[in-house]
Amino acid sequence: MRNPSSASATKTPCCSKVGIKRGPWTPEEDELLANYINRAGEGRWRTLPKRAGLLRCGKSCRLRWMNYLRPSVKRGRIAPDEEDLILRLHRLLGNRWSLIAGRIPGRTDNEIKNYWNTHLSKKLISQGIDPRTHKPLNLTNPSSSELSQSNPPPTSNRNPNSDSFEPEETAAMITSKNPQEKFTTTKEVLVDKASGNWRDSEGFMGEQPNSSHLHGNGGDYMENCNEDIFSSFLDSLINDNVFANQHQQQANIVVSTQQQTFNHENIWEAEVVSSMAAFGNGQNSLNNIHPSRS
DNA sequence: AATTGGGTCAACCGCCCGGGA
DNA sequence: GTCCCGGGCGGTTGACCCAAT
Repeated sequence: MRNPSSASATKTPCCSKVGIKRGPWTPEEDELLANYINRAGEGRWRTLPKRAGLLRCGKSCRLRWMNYLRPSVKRGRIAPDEEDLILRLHRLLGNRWSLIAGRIPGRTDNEIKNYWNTHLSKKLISQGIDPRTHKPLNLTNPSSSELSQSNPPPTSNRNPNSDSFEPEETAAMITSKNPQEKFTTTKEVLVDKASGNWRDSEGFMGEQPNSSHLHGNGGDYMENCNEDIFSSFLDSLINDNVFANQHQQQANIVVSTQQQTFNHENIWEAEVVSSMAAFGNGQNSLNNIHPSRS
C-alpha cells in the first residue's frame, strides 16, 4: 500500500466515494488527524475525515489512529517477555488478535498479528509445532520421530482442518464469555465423571459443571460460573509461570487420561460438547466459539 | 552493478455485531 | 421485526527493505 496508485488498480476501494485518498499516510495527514482527535476526541469515524479536513475514509482514519497515532501505542521491537506472552495467549485464544493485544499494553492487534505471522508462526513451525494448534506437527506421522520426542503429546486429537471432533477427543470445549471485554473463548477441560469435577488443560480445577452444561446448556455455566474463572485464568497466564509447566502438565493429563480410559476405572472421561449447534448455527467451530465473528 | 527472493508491516477489504430509529 | 449506521474484527495484500546471488 505504499504506492496508492498501484494499490487502487488492483483493489476495490473500501468506500465508494470518489476522491478519497488511499495508501500511505503523509506526516501532514497524521498531524491533521492527531490534532483533530486531540481536540474533539475519538468516535464518529465516518464523518471525522470531513470535520478534520482529511480526504480519507473514516475506517482509514480509525485504523491510522488506533494502530499508529494513538499516544499509548508502543513502537519498537517486541520484547522477549511480550513474545512469550503472545505465545501463551495465542495458544489459549487462537487468532483473537484484539483480545491478545488487550492484554499487552501498548501493542495493537495489527502489530501482534503481523508479528505472529512473520515471526512466531515460523518459529513454532521450525520447532515442529503447529502454530494454529500449538501441538506437534507430526501427529499423523509417527515415523518422523525427532520432533515428537522433543515435544509433548497433544491434549486432543481434533483435526485442525475439520470441524468435528474425533471419537477419542479428550477435551470438552466450554465457551466462556466476559461481557466486559465482549470476550468469548474456549477452554479445554477434562471432566471426571465420578466426581463431576473438572480441570482444564493447564491444571486448573473447577467444581462440578453438570453435564447438561457441557452438552448444550452452556449458557448457564458460562454466565454463572466461568467468566470470573476465565478472567482469573488469563491473568494467571500473564503473571504466573504457567507456561513453563504446561507441557509437562499436558503430558501428564493425557497419559493419565489414556491409562484410566484403558483401565475402565475412575475415568477421566473425555466429554465433548456434542453439538456445537447449541452455541450457534452450524458454522464452523471457531465461529461458534466466537459468536461475534462470522 | 543488477537481479532476485524473502521478510516486514502499514493499509485495505469484507464481514459482522450492537444500538438506535 | 427491519433497516441503517458506527464501530470493530481477522484475513490479506503489496510496496518497501535488504541480504544473497
